[in-house]
Amino acid sequence: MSEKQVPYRYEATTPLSEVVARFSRLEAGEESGEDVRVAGRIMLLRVQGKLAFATLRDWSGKLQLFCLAAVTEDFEELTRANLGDWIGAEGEVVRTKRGELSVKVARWSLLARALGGFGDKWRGIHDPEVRLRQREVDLWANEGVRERFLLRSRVVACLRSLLAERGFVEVETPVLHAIPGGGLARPFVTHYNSMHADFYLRIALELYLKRCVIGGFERVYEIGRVFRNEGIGPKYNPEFTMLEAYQAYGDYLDMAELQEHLVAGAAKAVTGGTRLSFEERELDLTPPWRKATMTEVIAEVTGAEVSLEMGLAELRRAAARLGVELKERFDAGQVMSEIYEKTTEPNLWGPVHVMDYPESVSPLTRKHRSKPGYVERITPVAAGRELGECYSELVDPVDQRARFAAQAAEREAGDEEAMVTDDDFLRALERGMPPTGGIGLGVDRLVMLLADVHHIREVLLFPALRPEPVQSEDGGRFEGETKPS
RNA sequence: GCGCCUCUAGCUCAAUUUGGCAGAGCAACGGACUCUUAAUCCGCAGGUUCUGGGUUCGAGUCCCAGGGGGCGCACCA
Repeated sequence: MSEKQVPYRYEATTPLSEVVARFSRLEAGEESGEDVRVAGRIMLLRVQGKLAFATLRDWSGKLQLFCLAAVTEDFEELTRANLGDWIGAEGEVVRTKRGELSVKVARWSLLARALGGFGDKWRGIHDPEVRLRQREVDLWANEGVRERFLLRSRVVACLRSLLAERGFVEVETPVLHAIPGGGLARPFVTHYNSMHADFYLRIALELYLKRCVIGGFERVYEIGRVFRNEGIGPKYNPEFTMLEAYQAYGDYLDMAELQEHLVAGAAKAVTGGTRLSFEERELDLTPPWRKATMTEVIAEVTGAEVSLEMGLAELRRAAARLGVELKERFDAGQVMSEIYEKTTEPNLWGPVHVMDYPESVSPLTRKHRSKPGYVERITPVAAGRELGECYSELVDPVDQRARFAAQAAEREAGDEEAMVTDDDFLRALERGMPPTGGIGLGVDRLVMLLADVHHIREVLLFPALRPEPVQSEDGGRFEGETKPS
Protein backbone atom coordinates (compact mmCIF):
# COMPACT_ATOMS: atom_id res chain seq x y z
CA MET A 1 0.00 0.00 0.00
CA SER A 2 3.04 2.19 0.36
CA GLU A 3 3.04 2.80 -3.38
CA LYS A 4 0.04 5.09 -2.86
CA GLN A 5 1.27 8.62 -2.27
CA VAL A 6 -0.45 10.57 0.47
CA PRO A 7 -1.49 13.85 -1.12
CA TYR A 8 -0.99 17.28 0.43
CA ARG A 9 -4.63 18.20 -0.03
CA TYR A 10 -7.81 16.56 -1.15
CA GLU A 11 -10.08 18.65 -3.29
CA ALA A 12 -13.53 19.91 -2.25
CA THR A 13 -15.24 17.05 -0.56
CA THR A 14 -18.95 16.90 0.23
CA PRO A 15 -19.91 16.16 3.85
CA LEU A 16 -21.39 12.68 4.05
CA SER A 17 -24.58 13.88 5.70
CA GLU A 18 -25.09 16.23 2.77
CA VAL A 19 -24.79 13.37 0.28
CA VAL A 20 -27.27 11.38 2.34
CA ALA A 21 -29.71 14.27 2.42
CA ARG A 22 -29.37 15.17 -1.23
CA PHE A 23 -29.95 11.65 -2.54
CA SER A 24 -32.47 10.45 0.00
CA ARG A 25 -35.01 9.78 -2.71
CA LEU A 26 -32.81 7.55 -4.84
CA GLU A 27 -34.49 4.15 -5.24
CA ALA A 28 -32.84 0.83 -4.46
CA GLY A 29 -30.79 -0.26 -7.45
CA GLU A 30 -30.96 3.22 -8.99
CA GLU A 31 -27.91 5.17 -10.17
CA SER A 32 -27.99 8.95 -9.82
CA GLY A 33 -25.65 9.77 -12.69
CA GLU A 34 -23.97 12.31 -10.37
CA ASP A 35 -20.44 12.10 -9.05
CA VAL A 36 -19.30 13.27 -5.61
CA ARG A 37 -16.01 13.47 -3.75
CA VAL A 38 -16.06 12.42 -0.13
CA ALA A 39 -13.50 11.84 2.59
CA GLY A 40 -13.43 10.25 5.99
CA ARG A 41 -12.37 7.25 7.96
CA ILE A 42 -13.06 3.65 7.02
CA MET A 43 -14.86 2.25 10.03
CA LEU A 44 -16.02 -1.09 8.62
CA LEU A 45 -14.97 -3.09 5.61
CA ARG A 46 -16.80 -6.00 3.99
CA VAL A 47 -14.85 -7.56 1.19
CA GLN A 48 -16.61 -10.03 -0.99
CA GLY A 49 -14.30 -11.18 -3.73
CA LYS A 50 -14.62 -8.82 -6.63
CA LEU A 51 -16.69 -6.29 -4.74
CA ALA A 52 -16.38 -4.62 -1.39
CA PHE A 53 -18.39 -2.39 0.90
CA ALA A 54 -16.86 0.08 3.29
CA THR A 55 -18.54 2.26 5.87
CA LEU A 56 -17.02 5.72 5.70
CA ARG A 57 -17.47 8.23 8.51
CA ASP A 58 -16.69 11.90 8.63
CA TRP A 59 -17.56 14.68 11.07
CA SER A 60 -21.08 14.95 9.73
CA GLY A 61 -22.17 11.34 9.45
CA LYS A 62 -21.57 8.14 7.57
CA LEU A 63 -22.01 6.69 4.13
CA GLN A 64 -21.24 3.43 2.38
CA LEU A 65 -18.58 3.09 -0.26
CA PHE A 66 -19.39 0.52 -2.93
CA CYS A 67 -16.30 -0.79 -4.66
CA LEU A 68 -16.14 -3.03 -7.70
CA ALA A 69 -13.01 -4.64 -9.06
CA ALA A 70 -14.14 -3.71 -12.54
CA VAL A 71 -14.81 -0.06 -11.69
CA THR A 72 -12.61 0.95 -8.78
CA GLU A 73 -9.00 1.92 -9.39
CA ASP A 74 -6.55 -0.02 -7.24
CA PHE A 75 -9.38 -2.20 -5.98
CA GLU A 76 -7.04 -4.78 -4.46
CA GLU A 77 -5.31 -2.16 -2.35
CA LEU A 78 -8.57 -0.74 -1.13
CA THR A 79 -9.66 -4.14 0.12
CA ARG A 80 -6.51 -4.24 2.22
CA ALA A 81 -7.18 -0.92 3.97
CA ASN A 82 -7.02 -0.84 7.74
CA LEU A 83 -10.03 0.00 9.79
CA GLY A 84 -9.50 3.60 10.72
CA ASP A 85 -7.64 4.63 7.58
CA TRP A 86 -8.57 8.04 6.23
CA ILE A 87 -9.37 7.97 2.56
CA GLY A 88 -10.82 10.27 -0.04
CA ALA A 89 -13.05 8.74 -2.70
CA GLU A 90 -14.72 9.85 -5.86
CA GLY A 91 -17.56 8.26 -7.76
CA GLU A 92 -21.21 8.08 -8.64
CA VAL A 93 -23.89 8.17 -5.98
CA VAL A 94 -25.98 5.00 -6.25
CA ARG A 95 -28.31 3.00 -4.08
CA THR A 96 -27.45 -0.69 -3.88
CA LYS A 97 -29.92 -3.47 -4.61
CA ARG A 98 -30.29 -3.92 -0.90
CA GLY A 99 -31.17 -0.25 -0.53
CA GLU A 100 -28.01 1.26 0.96
CA LEU A 101 -27.04 4.68 -0.36
CA SER A 102 -23.44 4.46 -1.56
CA VAL A 103 -20.69 6.09 -3.52
CA LYS A 104 -19.61 3.73 -6.29
CA VAL A 105 -15.92 4.42 -6.03
CA ALA A 106 -14.07 5.12 -9.27
CA ARG A 107 -10.90 6.67 -7.82
CA TRP A 108 -9.66 7.03 -4.27
CA SER A 109 -6.66 8.26 -2.29
CA LEU A 110 -5.21 7.08 0.96
CA LEU A 111 -5.10 10.20 3.16
CA ALA A 112 -3.70 8.69 6.34
CA ARG A 113 -2.85 5.30 7.73
CA ALA A 114 -4.30 4.19 11.05
CA LEU A 115 -2.12 1.69 12.88
CA GLY A 116 -4.27 0.38 15.64
CA GLY A 117 -7.99 0.50 15.36
CA PHE A 118 -10.85 1.89 17.35
CA GLY A 119 -11.72 -0.97 19.58
CA ASP A 120 -14.40 -3.57 19.27
CA LYS A 121 -16.40 -2.66 16.20
CA TRP A 122 -19.65 -3.40 17.93
CA ARG A 123 -19.00 -2.37 21.48
CA GLY A 124 -16.37 0.33 21.03
CA ILE A 125 -13.99 1.08 23.88
CA HIS A 126 -15.20 1.14 27.45
CA ASP A 127 -11.93 1.47 29.32
CA PRO A 128 -12.16 4.94 30.88
CA GLU A 129 -8.38 5.07 30.85
CA VAL A 130 -8.40 5.06 27.06
CA ARG A 131 -11.59 7.06 26.64
CA LEU A 132 -10.25 9.97 28.65
CA ARG A 133 -6.52 9.87 28.05
CA GLN A 134 -6.94 9.21 24.33
CA ARG A 135 -10.07 11.18 23.64
CA GLU A 136 -9.30 11.21 19.90
CA VAL A 137 -9.96 7.46 19.95
CA ASP A 138 -13.08 7.79 22.07
CA LEU A 139 -14.50 10.31 19.61
CA TRP A 140 -14.50 7.68 16.87
CA ALA A 141 -15.05 4.55 18.86
CA ASN A 142 -18.07 5.42 20.91
CA GLU A 143 -21.50 6.53 19.87
CA GLY A 144 -22.66 9.96 20.93
CA VAL A 145 -19.34 11.35 22.16
CA ARG A 146 -18.81 13.64 19.22
CA GLU A 147 -22.41 14.78 19.29
CA ARG A 148 -22.02 15.80 22.91
CA PHE A 149 -19.08 18.04 22.16
CA LEU A 150 -20.88 19.47 19.18
CA LEU A 151 -23.71 20.28 21.55
CA ARG A 152 -21.29 22.01 23.86
CA SER A 153 -19.99 24.14 21.04
CA ARG A 154 -23.53 25.15 20.10
CA VAL A 155 -24.33 26.08 23.68
CA VAL A 156 -21.32 28.38 23.93
CA ALA A 157 -22.03 29.94 20.54
CA CYS A 158 -25.63 30.49 21.59
CA LEU A 159 -24.64 32.19 24.86
CA ARG A 160 -22.39 34.56 22.93
CA SER A 161 -25.07 35.46 20.44
CA LEU A 162 -27.76 35.99 23.09
CA LEU A 163 -25.43 38.29 25.01
CA ALA A 164 -24.48 40.16 21.87
CA GLU A 165 -28.17 40.70 21.09
CA ARG A 166 -28.47 42.52 24.39
CA GLY A 167 -25.47 44.70 23.77
CA PHE A 168 -22.92 42.87 25.90
CA VAL A 169 -19.28 43.22 24.88
CA GLU A 170 -16.93 40.27 25.28
CA VAL A 171 -13.56 40.97 26.89
CA GLU A 172 -10.56 38.95 28.03
CA THR A 173 -8.99 39.61 31.40
CA PRO A 174 -5.86 38.18 33.01
CA VAL A 175 -5.62 34.57 34.04
CA LEU A 176 -2.51 35.18 36.15
CA HIS A 177 -3.46 37.07 39.28
CA ALA A 178 -1.19 38.55 41.90
CA ILE A 179 -4.07 38.15 44.36
CA PRO A 180 -6.69 35.49 43.71
CA GLY A 181 -10.06 37.18 44.09
CA GLY A 182 -13.71 37.18 43.17
CA GLY A 183 -14.61 33.86 44.70
CA LEU A 184 -14.18 31.60 47.66
CA ALA A 185 -11.72 28.87 46.74
CA ARG A 186 -8.15 27.73 47.09
CA PRO A 187 -6.06 28.78 44.09
CA PHE A 188 -3.30 27.13 42.11
CA VAL A 189 0.02 28.83 42.71
CA THR A 190 2.57 29.40 40.01
CA HIS A 191 5.82 31.30 39.87
CA TYR A 192 6.69 34.30 37.74
CA ASN A 193 10.44 34.12 37.32
CA SER A 194 11.22 37.63 36.13
CA MET A 195 9.18 39.15 38.95
CA HIS A 196 10.52 36.81 41.59
CA ALA A 197 6.98 36.42 42.79
CA ASP A 198 4.28 33.80 43.13
CA PHE A 199 1.17 34.31 41.04
CA TYR A 200 -2.16 32.58 41.15
CA LEU A 201 -4.34 31.15 38.43
CA ARG A 202 -7.65 32.95 38.59
CA ILE A 203 -10.50 31.45 40.58
CA ALA A 204 -13.10 33.85 39.15
CA LEU A 205 -13.50 36.57 36.55
CA GLU A 206 -15.32 38.98 38.79
CA LEU A 207 -12.92 41.68 39.93
CA TYR A 208 -11.46 42.54 36.54
CA LEU A 209 -14.88 42.56 34.93
CA LYS A 210 -16.15 44.95 37.57
CA ARG A 211 -13.18 47.18 36.80
CA CYS A 212 -14.32 47.08 33.17
CA VAL A 213 -17.73 48.37 34.30
CA ILE A 214 -16.04 51.14 36.27
CA GLY A 215 -14.09 51.85 33.09
CA GLY A 216 -17.32 52.38 31.19
CA PHE A 217 -18.14 48.98 29.70
CA GLU A 218 -21.77 49.12 30.72
CA ARG A 219 -22.52 45.62 29.54
CA VAL A 220 -19.54 43.31 29.60
CA TYR A 221 -18.87 39.60 29.82
CA GLU A 222 -16.19 36.97 29.61
CA ILE A 223 -16.36 33.25 28.97
CA GLY A 224 -13.20 31.82 30.37
CA ARG A 225 -11.42 29.13 32.22
CA VAL A 226 -11.04 29.42 35.96
CA PHE A 227 -9.00 27.18 38.23
CA ARG A 228 -9.75 25.92 41.70
CA ASN A 229 -7.35 23.82 43.66
CA GLU A 230 -9.73 21.10 44.73
CA GLY A 231 -10.59 17.49 44.15
CA ILE A 232 -11.99 15.91 41.03
CA GLY A 233 -15.51 14.50 41.12
CA PRO A 234 -18.61 13.86 39.04
CA LYS A 235 -19.39 17.57 39.12
CA TYR A 236 -15.90 18.93 39.69
CA ASN A 237 -12.89 19.53 37.53
CA PRO A 238 -10.02 21.74 38.70
CA GLU A 239 -10.36 23.92 35.63
CA PHE A 240 -13.78 24.78 34.34
CA THR A 241 -15.47 27.35 32.17
CA MET A 242 -17.32 30.28 33.67
CA LEU A 243 -19.48 32.85 32.07
CA GLU A 244 -19.68 36.09 34.02
CA ALA A 245 -21.64 39.09 32.77
CA TYR A 246 -22.13 42.51 34.32
CA GLN A 247 -24.80 45.02 33.49
CA ALA A 248 -24.65 48.60 34.72
CA TYR A 249 -27.89 50.04 36.10
CA GLY A 250 -29.28 46.56 36.70
CA ASP A 251 -29.99 44.65 39.91
CA TYR A 252 -30.23 40.99 40.84
CA LEU A 253 -33.76 40.65 39.54
CA ASP A 254 -32.67 41.90 36.12
CA MET A 255 -29.85 39.41 36.21
CA ALA A 256 -32.15 36.53 37.14
CA GLU A 257 -34.17 37.39 34.06
CA LEU A 258 -30.98 37.40 31.97
CA GLN A 259 -29.90 34.10 33.49
CA GLU A 260 -33.11 32.30 32.58
CA HIS A 261 -33.07 33.92 29.15
CA LEU A 262 -29.60 32.46 28.54
CA VAL A 263 -30.36 29.01 29.91
CA ALA A 264 -33.69 28.70 28.14
CA GLY A 265 -32.13 30.06 24.94
CA ALA A 266 -29.32 27.52 25.06
CA ALA A 267 -31.82 24.75 25.69
CA LYS A 268 -33.83 25.86 22.70
CA ALA A 269 -30.74 26.01 20.54
CA VAL A 270 -29.69 22.44 21.24
CA THR A 271 -32.91 20.57 21.94
CA GLY A 272 -35.41 22.66 20.04
CA GLY A 273 -37.45 23.49 23.10
CA THR A 274 -37.29 24.53 26.74
CA ARG A 275 -38.69 21.31 28.14
CA LEU A 276 -36.16 18.58 28.41
CA SER A 277 -35.55 15.30 30.09
CA PHE A 278 -32.89 15.01 32.76
CA GLU A 279 -32.26 11.83 34.72
CA GLU A 280 -35.52 10.53 33.28
CA ARG A 281 -37.51 13.38 34.75
CA GLU A 282 -39.00 16.29 32.91
CA LEU A 283 -37.43 19.66 33.46
CA ASP A 284 -39.31 22.67 32.16
CA LEU A 285 -36.98 25.59 31.69
CA THR A 286 -39.58 27.88 30.13
CA PRO A 287 -39.24 31.38 31.62
CA PRO A 288 -40.18 32.95 33.91
CA TRP A 289 -38.93 30.71 36.71
CA ARG A 290 -40.44 30.71 40.14
CA LYS A 291 -38.78 32.89 42.77
CA ALA A 292 -38.61 31.96 46.42
CA THR A 293 -36.49 33.06 49.34
CA MET A 294 -33.99 30.73 50.92
CA THR A 295 -36.16 30.61 54.04
CA GLU A 296 -39.16 29.58 51.95
CA VAL A 297 -37.47 26.77 50.06
CA ILE A 298 -35.88 25.36 53.21
CA ALA A 299 -39.34 25.29 54.79
CA GLU A 300 -40.79 23.60 51.70
CA VAL A 301 -38.23 20.84 51.62
CA THR A 302 -37.57 20.23 55.31
CA GLY A 303 -40.59 21.70 57.04
CA ALA A 304 -38.21 23.62 59.28
CA GLU A 305 -38.30 27.34 59.92
CA VAL A 306 -34.84 28.74 59.24
CA SER A 307 -33.92 32.41 59.07
CA LEU A 308 -31.26 34.82 60.26
CA GLU A 309 -33.82 36.51 62.51
CA MET A 310 -33.81 33.44 64.82
CA GLY A 311 -30.25 34.13 65.89
CA LEU A 312 -27.21 31.89 65.96
CA ALA A 313 -28.15 29.66 68.90
CA GLU A 314 -31.56 28.81 67.50
CA LEU A 315 -30.08 28.26 64.03
CA ARG A 316 -27.57 25.81 65.45
CA ARG A 317 -30.39 23.89 67.15
CA ALA A 318 -32.27 23.76 63.84
CA ALA A 319 -29.15 22.45 62.09
CA ALA A 320 -28.75 19.76 64.76
CA ARG A 321 -32.37 18.66 64.33
CA LEU A 322 -31.81 18.37 60.59
CA GLY A 323 -28.57 16.46 61.04
CA VAL A 324 -26.40 19.13 59.47
CA GLU A 325 -22.85 19.21 60.77
CA LEU A 326 -21.37 22.63 61.47
CA LYS A 327 -17.94 24.04 62.05
CA GLU A 328 -17.27 25.79 65.34
CA ARG A 329 -16.51 29.12 63.76
CA PHE A 330 -19.68 29.37 61.66
CA ASP A 331 -21.75 32.51 62.16
CA ALA A 332 -25.51 32.68 61.65
CA GLY A 333 -25.26 33.29 57.92
CA GLN A 334 -22.90 30.38 57.41
CA VAL A 335 -25.16 28.07 59.42
CA MET A 336 -28.19 29.06 57.37
CA SER A 337 -26.30 28.63 54.12
CA GLU A 338 -25.00 25.23 55.25
CA ILE A 339 -28.50 24.04 56.13
CA TYR A 340 -29.72 25.15 52.73
CA GLU A 341 -26.91 23.48 50.81
CA LYS A 342 -27.08 20.18 52.67
CA THR A 343 -30.80 19.67 53.04
CA THR A 344 -32.58 21.71 50.45
CA GLU A 345 -30.67 22.46 47.28
CA PRO A 346 -30.16 18.81 46.22
CA ASN A 347 -33.91 18.29 46.53
CA LEU A 348 -35.04 21.28 44.52
CA TRP A 349 -36.07 20.17 41.07
CA GLY A 350 -37.00 23.62 39.92
CA PRO A 351 -36.10 25.57 38.04
CA VAL A 352 -36.36 28.09 40.85
CA HIS A 353 -34.53 31.27 41.73
CA VAL A 354 -33.49 31.00 45.35
CA MET A 355 -33.16 34.54 46.67
CA ASP A 356 -31.80 36.49 49.57
CA TYR A 357 -28.62 34.96 50.90
CA PRO A 358 -26.99 35.82 54.22
CA GLU A 359 -24.44 38.58 53.96
CA SER A 360 -21.57 36.72 55.57
CA VAL A 361 -21.35 34.14 52.78
CA SER A 362 -21.44 36.75 50.02
CA PRO A 363 -18.57 39.20 50.45
CA LEU A 364 -18.92 40.88 47.06
CA THR A 365 -22.69 41.32 47.07
CA ARG A 366 -24.69 44.40 47.90
CA LYS A 367 -26.73 44.47 51.09
CA HIS A 368 -30.41 43.75 50.70
CA ARG A 369 -32.41 46.94 50.16
CA SER A 370 -34.89 46.06 52.91
CA LYS A 371 -33.81 42.93 54.84
CA PRO A 372 -30.96 43.48 57.32
CA GLY A 373 -28.31 40.76 57.37
CA TYR A 374 -29.16 39.58 53.86
CA VAL A 375 -27.73 40.42 50.48
CA GLU A 376 -29.30 40.64 47.04
CA ARG A 377 -28.17 37.34 45.63
CA ILE A 378 -30.11 34.74 43.66
CA THR A 379 -29.05 31.22 42.83
CA PRO A 380 -30.98 29.62 39.99
CA VAL A 381 -31.40 25.93 40.82
CA ALA A 382 -32.51 23.18 38.48
CA ALA A 383 -32.41 19.42 38.97
CA GLY A 384 -30.90 19.83 42.42
CA ARG A 385 -27.93 21.80 41.24
CA GLU A 386 -26.87 25.41 41.07
CA LEU A 387 -26.76 26.72 37.54
CA GLY A 388 -25.10 29.97 38.50
CA GLU A 389 -25.44 33.12 40.50
CA CYS A 390 -27.14 36.49 40.14
CA TYR A 391 -26.17 39.52 42.19
CA SER A 392 -26.81 43.12 42.89
CA GLU A 393 -23.12 43.91 43.00
CA LEU A 394 -21.51 45.60 45.95
CA VAL A 395 -20.42 49.00 44.61
CA ASP A 396 -19.70 50.88 47.84
CA PRO A 397 -15.93 51.00 48.51
CA VAL A 398 -16.43 51.60 52.22
CA ASP A 399 -18.67 48.57 52.61
CA GLN A 400 -16.36 46.53 50.37
CA ARG A 401 -13.39 47.39 52.57
CA ALA A 402 -15.35 46.23 55.60
CA ARG A 403 -16.26 42.96 53.86
CA PHE A 404 -12.64 42.29 53.01
CA ALA A 405 -11.78 42.93 56.66
CA ALA A 406 -14.39 40.37 57.70
CA GLN A 407 -12.89 37.89 55.23
CA ALA A 408 -9.44 38.55 56.63
CA ALA A 409 -10.78 37.63 60.06
CA GLU A 410 -12.20 34.40 58.59
CA ARG A 411 -8.82 33.67 57.18
CA GLU A 412 -7.20 34.24 60.53
CA ALA A 413 -9.70 31.80 61.97
CA GLY A 414 -8.49 29.14 59.58
CA ASP A 415 -10.66 29.41 56.49
CA GLU A 416 -8.20 28.96 53.63
CA GLU A 417 -10.84 29.88 51.10
CA ALA A 418 -11.65 33.28 52.55
CA MET A 419 -10.85 36.22 50.31
CA VAL A 420 -7.73 38.29 50.41
CA THR A 421 -8.06 42.09 50.44
CA ASP A 422 -7.47 43.45 46.97
CA ASP A 423 -6.36 47.08 47.19
CA ASP A 424 -6.26 47.55 43.43
CA PHE A 425 -9.89 46.62 43.32
CA LEU A 426 -10.79 48.90 46.21
CA ARG A 427 -9.05 51.79 44.50
CA ALA A 428 -11.07 51.08 41.36
CA LEU A 429 -14.30 51.07 43.37
CA GLU A 430 -13.39 54.43 44.81
CA ARG A 431 -13.53 55.89 41.31
CA GLY A 432 -17.25 55.16 41.34
CA MET A 433 -19.12 52.07 40.18
CA PRO A 434 -22.73 52.48 39.06
CA PRO A 435 -25.43 50.20 40.40
CA THR A 436 -24.64 46.93 38.63
CA GLY A 437 -26.08 43.49 38.32
CA GLY A 438 -23.84 40.47 37.71
CA ILE A 439 -24.25 36.83 36.83
CA GLY A 440 -22.03 33.84 36.92
CA LEU A 441 -22.88 30.67 35.04
CA GLY A 442 -21.02 27.38 35.06
CA VAL A 443 -20.85 26.50 31.39
CA ASP A 444 -19.82 22.87 31.95
CA ARG A 445 -22.71 22.26 34.30
CA LEU A 446 -25.14 23.89 31.92
CA VAL A 447 -23.94 21.59 29.15
CA MET A 448 -24.29 18.60 31.49
CA LEU A 449 -27.87 19.57 32.15
CA LEU A 450 -28.71 20.06 28.48
CA ALA A 451 -26.91 16.89 27.37
CA ASP A 452 -28.40 14.85 30.21
CA VAL A 453 -25.03 13.52 31.36
CA HIS A 454 -24.00 13.03 34.94
CA HIS A 455 -20.26 13.37 34.90
CA ILE A 456 -18.41 16.56 34.06
CA ARG A 457 -15.77 14.62 32.15
CA GLU A 458 -18.42 13.75 29.58
CA VAL A 459 -18.54 17.42 28.61
CA LEU A 460 -14.81 18.13 28.89
CA LEU A 461 -12.74 16.93 25.95
CA PHE A 462 -9.68 16.47 28.13
CA PRO A 463 -10.67 16.25 31.78
CA ALA A 464 -8.08 16.46 34.51
CA LEU A 465 -6.31 13.16 35.14
CA ARG A 466 -3.33 12.15 37.13
CA PRO A 467 -0.23 12.36 34.90
CA GLU A 468 0.47 9.08 33.19
CA PRO A 469 3.25 7.08 34.84
CA VAL A 470 6.53 7.71 33.03
CA GLN A 471 7.70 4.66 31.12
CA SER A 472 10.47 5.93 28.84
CA GLU A 473 13.83 4.33 29.52
CA ASP A 474 15.81 7.38 28.47
CA GLY A 475 14.39 9.24 31.43
CA GLY A 476 11.82 11.64 30.03
CA ARG A 477 12.34 15.22 31.04
CA PHE A 478 8.75 16.18 31.44
CA GLU A 479 7.55 13.98 34.21
CA GLY A 480 4.69 15.52 36.09
CA GLU A 481 5.93 14.72 39.49
CA THR A 482 9.17 15.61 41.16
CA LYS A 483 11.47 12.65 41.34
CA PRO A 484 11.86 11.21 44.79
CA SER A 485 15.39 11.93 46.00
C1' G B 1 -6.56 13.46 51.57
C1' C B 2 -9.87 8.65 53.95
C1' G B 3 -13.13 4.04 52.87
C1' C B 4 -15.00 0.21 49.34
C1' C B 5 -14.40 -2.10 44.49
C1' U B 6 -11.44 -3.15 40.20
C1' C B 7 -7.09 -4.28 36.62
C1' U B 8 -6.86 -11.14 32.08
C1' A B 9 -4.77 -11.00 24.08
C1' G B 10 -4.98 -4.69 20.20
C1' C B 11 -10.73 -4.28 21.77
C1' U B 12 -15.14 -6.42 24.60
C1' C B 13 -15.38 -10.12 28.11
C1' A B 14 -14.90 -15.64 30.24
C1' A B 15 -11.95 -19.02 33.40
C1' U B 16 -16.76 -24.60 37.88
C1' U B 17 -16.75 -19.36 44.91
C1' U B 18 -10.32 -20.14 49.47
C1' G B 19 -6.09 -22.71 43.97
C1' G B 20 -4.95 -27.71 39.06
C1' C B 21 -2.40 -27.09 31.28
C1' A B 22 -5.52 -19.06 30.48
C1' G B 23 -10.41 -19.26 26.72
C1' A B 24 -14.32 -16.97 23.27
C1' G B 25 -16.09 -13.11 19.89
C1' C B 26 -14.14 -8.99 17.27
C1' A B 27 -9.50 -6.81 15.30
C1' A B 28 -4.67 -8.60 12.95
C1' C B 29 -2.51 -12.36 9.49
C1' G B 30 -3.36 -16.40 5.14
C1' G B 31 -7.31 -18.16 1.90
C1' A B 32 -12.66 -18.44 -0.56
C1' C B 33 -16.60 -15.34 -2.12
C1' U B 34 -20.27 -9.94 -7.54
C1' C B 35 -25.23 -6.60 -3.08
C1' U B 36 -22.81 -6.63 2.07
C1' U B 37 -24.83 -3.94 6.79
C1' A B 38 -21.21 -6.16 13.58
C1' A B 39 -21.17 -9.77 6.10
C1' U B 40 -20.23 -15.12 6.02
C1' C B 41 -17.02 -19.52 5.68
C1' C B 42 -12.07 -22.06 6.24
C1' G B 43 -7.22 -21.59 8.31
C1' C B 44 -3.37 -19.36 11.41
C1' A B 45 -1.42 -16.86 15.16
C1' G B 46 -1.86 -13.96 19.41
C1' G B 47 -0.53 -13.44 26.95
C1' U B 48 5.15 -10.34 32.06
C1' U B 49 -3.21 -12.27 33.84
C1' C B 50 -0.89 -3.94 36.22
C1' U B 51 4.13 -4.23 39.09
C1' G B 52 7.03 -6.32 43.13
C1' G B 53 7.20 -9.66 47.12
C1' G B 54 4.93 -13.80 50.03
C1' U B 55 1.98 -18.55 51.16
C1' U B 56 1.74 -23.33 48.41
C1' C B 57 3.93 -29.34 45.32
C1' G B 58 1.15 -25.75 42.30
C1' A B 59 -1.47 -18.77 42.20
C1' G B 60 -5.30 -15.09 37.15
C1' U B 61 -7.52 -16.98 41.77
C1' C B 62 -5.20 -16.53 48.61
C1' C B 63 -1.92 -12.70 51.67
C1' C B 64 1.25 -7.99 51.85
C1' A B 65 3.18 -3.53 49.48
C1' G B 66 3.10 -0.23 45.30
C1' G B 67 0.73 1.83 40.71
C1' G B 68 -3.60 2.94 37.47
C1' G B 69 -8.80 3.26 37.22
C1' G B 70 -13.99 3.30 39.21
C1' C B 71 -17.51 4.48 43.10
C1' G B 72 -18.65 6.82 47.78
C1' C B 73 -17.14 10.70 51.70
C1' A B 74 -14.88 15.49 52.57
C1' C B 75 -13.84 20.71 50.15
C1' C B 76 -15.78 23.60 46.33
C1' A B 77 -19.33 25.60 41.12
